[in-house]
Amino acid sequence: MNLKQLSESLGLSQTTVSRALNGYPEVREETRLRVQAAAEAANYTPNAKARRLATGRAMAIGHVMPLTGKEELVNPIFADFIAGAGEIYAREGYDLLLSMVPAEGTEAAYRQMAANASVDAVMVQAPTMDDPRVPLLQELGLPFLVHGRTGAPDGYSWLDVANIRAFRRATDFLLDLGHRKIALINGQETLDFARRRRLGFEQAMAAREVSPNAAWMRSDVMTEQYGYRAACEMLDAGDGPTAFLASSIIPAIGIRRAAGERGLRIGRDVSIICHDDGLSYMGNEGISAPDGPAFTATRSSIRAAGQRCAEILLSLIDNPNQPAIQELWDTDLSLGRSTGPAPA
Amino acid sequence: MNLKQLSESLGLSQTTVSRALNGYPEVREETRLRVQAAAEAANYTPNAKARRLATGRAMAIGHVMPLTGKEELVNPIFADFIAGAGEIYAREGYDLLLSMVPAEGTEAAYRQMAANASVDAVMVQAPTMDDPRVPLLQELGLPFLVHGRTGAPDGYSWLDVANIRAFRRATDFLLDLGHRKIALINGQETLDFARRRRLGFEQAMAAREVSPNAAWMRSDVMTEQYGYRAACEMLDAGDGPTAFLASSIIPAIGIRRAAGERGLRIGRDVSIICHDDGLSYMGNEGISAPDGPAFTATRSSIRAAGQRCAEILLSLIDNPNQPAIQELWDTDLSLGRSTGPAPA
DNA sequence: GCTTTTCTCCAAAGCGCTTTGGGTTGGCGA
DNA sequence: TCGCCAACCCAAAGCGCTTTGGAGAAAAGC
Repeated sequence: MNLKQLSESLGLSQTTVSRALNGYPEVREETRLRVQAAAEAANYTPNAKARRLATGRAMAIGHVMPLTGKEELVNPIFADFIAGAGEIYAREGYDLLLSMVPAEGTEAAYRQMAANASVDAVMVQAPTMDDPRVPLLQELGLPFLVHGRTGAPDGYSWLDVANIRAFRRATDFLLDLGHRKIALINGQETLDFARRRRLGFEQAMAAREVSPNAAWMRSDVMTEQYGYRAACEMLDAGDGPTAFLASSIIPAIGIRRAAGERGLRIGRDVSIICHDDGLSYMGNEGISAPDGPAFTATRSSIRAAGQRCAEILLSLIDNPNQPAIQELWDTDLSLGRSTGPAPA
Repeated sequence: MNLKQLSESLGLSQTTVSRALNGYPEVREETRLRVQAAAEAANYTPNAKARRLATGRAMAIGHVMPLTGKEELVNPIFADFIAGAGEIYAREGYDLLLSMVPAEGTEAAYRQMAANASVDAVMVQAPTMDDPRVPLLQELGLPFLVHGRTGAPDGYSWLDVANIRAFRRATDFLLDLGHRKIALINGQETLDFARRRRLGFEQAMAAREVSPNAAWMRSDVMTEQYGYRAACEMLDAGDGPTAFLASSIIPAIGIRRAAGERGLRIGRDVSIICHDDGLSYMGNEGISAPDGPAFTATRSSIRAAGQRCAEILLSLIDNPNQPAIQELWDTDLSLGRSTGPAPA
């Protein structure tokens, strides 16, 4: 059933039927109801392809996921974020177009999207300090929202968590517990959030006049093995750290493994605190855990961020000239069983 | 730049230019080269929206991800699978359309996709024993591929790992090590793969005339907390299992946590073996780990499965009447440090 | 030499929708 | 009575591509 058939069956023009269904005012209410009823009865849905061509709108949002060639790493964060965003898109009638491209092909991918307007906007994830995607998208005139920030966070819209504050607070928490030998197991510091977290860590340490041990500050892709190896090396070197601050629950699990193998008790011999993106399957949530969360953590749901980012991005489409929207989310510091006073 | 402009600039008709670019034989080779050169120079790409309308092909593959309302759980497996599939789609010029819908809305989502042909095919993940999606998609005439199988795995195309065999082998491995008190921490047994794994476990046990303890066979959504709690309960009940067989690395991590908290050494006091989907960030791979994989595991890369599934699915589109393609992948049993002889 | 075929190319008709630019009609004020 | 303005509705022109059904010229066949 297409519009033509429907309109013929109603004895109306395509114009009128189209307008009736799309809520334009030039059609009598009585007619509108009649049209809607007929459409429903005939199980009619406008052909999306035709509509896209006619309107020029893609009714789709692009997420470009760069596949870092060597590591072949899929960021587990993406999944939860996309799930959150996808929910909103679906609700608003937008499609989510996921594009996996090798890292060096991202620019071309965006240009392609802009050139034939196959998406109405794009979501930018995991920005680096000096991310080339921001100026590129500005040049292309494609609405976009950055989840996170770049080093120069002005003139575009973003949503980010207060990383400096979060890690300052987490560090303070460890310092208050008497820890002085604290290791930072950070993400790749080319990524802006990782740099900010390091800053937060350093600020807190400096404020107490504790100088961090350079050998205990690592920066890498946040895998379980990375956390494991880093912790192994530090713990085996003698006089190791008494506390670890990790950028994600994934390396934190590796740290726990390393400690466990050495017979160290978490929260007693060694403390671990991490940032928790609220990954559901990791279940580090207090509510659903009568035994309490495993890890003490700065928490901010990546899923919720995805939802909010989607909302903002869609609003950007309808209103492209509004001033940049910038939202900074605070994290919760949630107590778990992985931290305790520094051993004497 | 659109086709009309390009053809005018060349002094040719749109027909000829279109055919030249799409490799039809009715155009002289010399002309074709001229057209291609001009297209390249003008940075012309055909408008995807117009092409879709004209051809009726969507050049897109649908992945429908049901959001289980209560749990709000995002399956971490999906991410790696999609990454693999997306790679292939991109290479073949297909878009990946990701649709997040509440579980009860999946049927409507598929019907919608079929009704206006917004995708050329769909990928079905995590099938249940008696999955309604299979008959639905058959009715809709939408090409599809199932990753996994249903209880009646005939008449449609699928790719699956040999779950029974894998878990029989894993169980045998534990039995060979002298374990008799073995717990099965399975996924939800409404899912077909979980049922098969249980079967494999039971078969191996029966073959050695070891009767499994019903209290040690669990089935649930595979979170870390699930593994943790199950292990806690079993270990605290006195005379607990000496070995755990887990359906995924995620609950296995929870089991390890439970054991660790109780001062039990993994691979000595308690053995753990799990199925490993090769999630990159979990890094349970031997190659990249000089210290060896943490977990002994039956391994099969979910990413590679995604790639292969995509290839098969695309071939199904071009050739819809071919007999069903069914591929069964064997798993590797890779030795890690989480297993050892049963304690005396 | 004349008809057929083959090779190239083209005009125009879709694909199914939205949207522009009017047309009718009826009611109301002057 | 006439003119004007809403209120409704419509025909037709796109959107940018593919594809059908030729047409013209050159090559081939008899």
